[in-house]
Amino acid sequence: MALQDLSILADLNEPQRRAVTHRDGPLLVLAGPGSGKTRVITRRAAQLVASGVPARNILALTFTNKAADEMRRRIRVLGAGEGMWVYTFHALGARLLHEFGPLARVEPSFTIYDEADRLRLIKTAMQACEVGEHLIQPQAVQADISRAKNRLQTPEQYDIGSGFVEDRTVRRVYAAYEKLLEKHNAVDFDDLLMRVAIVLRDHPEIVERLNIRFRYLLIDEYQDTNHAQYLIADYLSQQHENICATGDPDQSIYAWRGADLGNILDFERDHPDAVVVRLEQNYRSTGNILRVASRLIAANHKRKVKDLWTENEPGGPVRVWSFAEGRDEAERIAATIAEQCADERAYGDFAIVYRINAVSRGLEESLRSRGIPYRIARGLEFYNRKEIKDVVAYLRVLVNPADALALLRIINTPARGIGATTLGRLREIAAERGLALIDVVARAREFPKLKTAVRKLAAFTDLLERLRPCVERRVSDAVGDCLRLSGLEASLEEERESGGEDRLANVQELVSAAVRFEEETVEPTLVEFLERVSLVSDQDRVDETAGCVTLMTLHAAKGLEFPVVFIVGLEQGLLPHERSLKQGSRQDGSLEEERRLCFVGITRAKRMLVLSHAAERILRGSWVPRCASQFLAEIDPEAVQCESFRPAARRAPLRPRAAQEPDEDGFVRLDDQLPPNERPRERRPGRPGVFGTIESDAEPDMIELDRGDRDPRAQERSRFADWEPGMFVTHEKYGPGQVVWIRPGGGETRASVRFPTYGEKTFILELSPLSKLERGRKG
DNA sequence: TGGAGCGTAATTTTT
DNA sequence: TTACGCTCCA
Repeated sequence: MALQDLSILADLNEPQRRAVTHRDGPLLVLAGPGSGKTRVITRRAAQLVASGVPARNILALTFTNKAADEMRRRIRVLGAGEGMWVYTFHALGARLLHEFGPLARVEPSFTIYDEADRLRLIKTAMQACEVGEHLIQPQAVQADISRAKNRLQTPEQYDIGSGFVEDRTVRRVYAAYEKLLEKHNAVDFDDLLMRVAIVLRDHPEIVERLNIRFRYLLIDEYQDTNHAQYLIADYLSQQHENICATGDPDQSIYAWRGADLGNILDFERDHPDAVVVRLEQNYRSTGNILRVASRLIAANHKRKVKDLWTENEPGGPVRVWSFAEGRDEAERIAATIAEQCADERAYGDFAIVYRINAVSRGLEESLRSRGIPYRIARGLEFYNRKEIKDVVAYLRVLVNPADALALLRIINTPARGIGATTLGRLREIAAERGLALIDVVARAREFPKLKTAVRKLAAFTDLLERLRPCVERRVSDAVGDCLRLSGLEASLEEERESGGEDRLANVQELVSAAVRFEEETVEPTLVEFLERVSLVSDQDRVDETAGCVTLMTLHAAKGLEFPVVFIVGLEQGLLPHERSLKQGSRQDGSLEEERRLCFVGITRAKRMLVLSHAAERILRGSWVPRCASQFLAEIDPEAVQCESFRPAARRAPLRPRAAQEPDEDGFVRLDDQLPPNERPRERRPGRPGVFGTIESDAEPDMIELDRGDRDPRAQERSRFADWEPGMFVTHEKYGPGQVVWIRPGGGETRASVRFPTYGEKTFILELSPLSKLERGRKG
């Protein structure tokens, strides 16, 4: 025991040790980025076991399967994993729903509908309610319903007294949607939480039982919990209050999905005798990176202040790169990666992150043209592929014949000549007679209305009958049978042979997944396999060890770290995203969330961080003038080095920089190497206002300064001698902004400055309350 | 029934 | 730019 104790407490700093050894009562661990949070949770779990708590009395909750797997693995290494409950919130929900059964109004064979299923069902519900999609978008209804479920509101309780006409409509659709779910014996992701929370709310005896079973509760990423999750955690710790919440309010980036930052901010109010531990020492990043991050996030109000510090070396300054246009940015980054990989670094050391996926294209092109291997951690997942969903739908129908969504998916896949007309009639009959869709199909002969389709439907029913025994067979066999007997395999084969995509390979990967599932699971059942499939996401498949540059959104980057990180498109309207800048929307405080997003991105970097932006980029197909993100003006100027890169064609002829001569940072100025025909052309500025808030009354261009019509000596005498386009300045009235052009002459210096919210303004510097915000580029 | 052609809209997406 | 959803036609 003593030995184990030692290893559990080894290499912990003081606050970490306090968190690990805390025994009973509520504990809040506020963990800054890179502060060893996962280590604390796993050690704490191991420590509880070492001090005599049976592992099966501990429940650890995470948000992703990946986090759950990782935690399980690390606890096992510490010799304490056996019997501990380590689940995602949703997996726990699914498991408890199976236990609760009728109390939660579900049959044990229930299907879990994913987002796509849910949306389709909402559309069906809207049709049933005669609510046109032009009236209200299905996605909006979906979001509203999701919000309602987070608050445990049933349709009857939905937004009573809100007064919005729209809400009545949503309420009707919500009710119809719930009926459909029930009919299909299905639940959506939110139900996995909502129904559990409701059962707990209404059944104290169950709460009591679960409190005995789970004596210690550990929750990771507590800042991302929504209200339903909050309630579940609260019920599960009601009697013993042994709740340990870990997280970081500054890394809450899912408020738009219902995460309630208040849960973590108010933890101490909810638990007045809570012990609070702050993990403020950062082991990941250099001092400068951490400084930049800290200063930025300090601008937020909704937070718990932490003083992040590190013993790591300060490292080089954080780079702020300014480009004339988005293509330069991509090229420059690709060149830098290629250069650094030529000597000390590997491709896997680099990550390029952005706010929206649309930005990735240009980056991909640049990387590809240099033969740099990359991968994109994108939302298009394995289990979302059509062919995979098709196979899974067969399994779903076998397990849960009431699952009409799955039935509709497979009834004509592969094509069996059962088209929209027939489906319409099937639905009509089902509605008229109050039958399940599958029963109408099975009894097709009884309905003359179906005419010629009867024979096809009978053949389909036959197929299902032949597949039925699958349910009892091994999961991998069931998958194989469905593939073969349904004709899916043949049709995919055909597609491959005629030169199409090899989607068969994907399907075969599903068979492998089934085999793996059988090996890992004690009593593998088809129901469980389907549950697993429904609850995995692609996030779980991001492999950090691959020897590739990683491209991803800021959201996808959370929880990861890389030696070198580029955050691109730091522009007003992109990061912060334009939607967060619109005032008066229901998304209050979303600017703070954007800032947190930026904070998350910055703190992914271990050694080197580059923040870049461009003055113009192609967005939605047209050139749009951009201005630098306000976040660039909010970071610590002392830890930053700004560099602007402009095409040679636009640069001052007075002092042309020698092409290919590395500057003091070891970078080659890429722009000078472009052959003339590849240099950016003069362009009219794109339509203003689409992105960002630029009044482009002035030419939003950087040519002015660099034309060379200034007198270098005059400039030297001026106190604005070192002012340059691209640098950040601040104005007493307008706040931080960025210099667009600057022109000295006749004792006064004129300059134009672009401000995030006020647009571009021209000043006589000698007369204006403008001051430098950061030191400019050297050289 | 399925494909071509057109119009429209456009974050992020742990489960 | 592009992706998707809808309509219309063979």
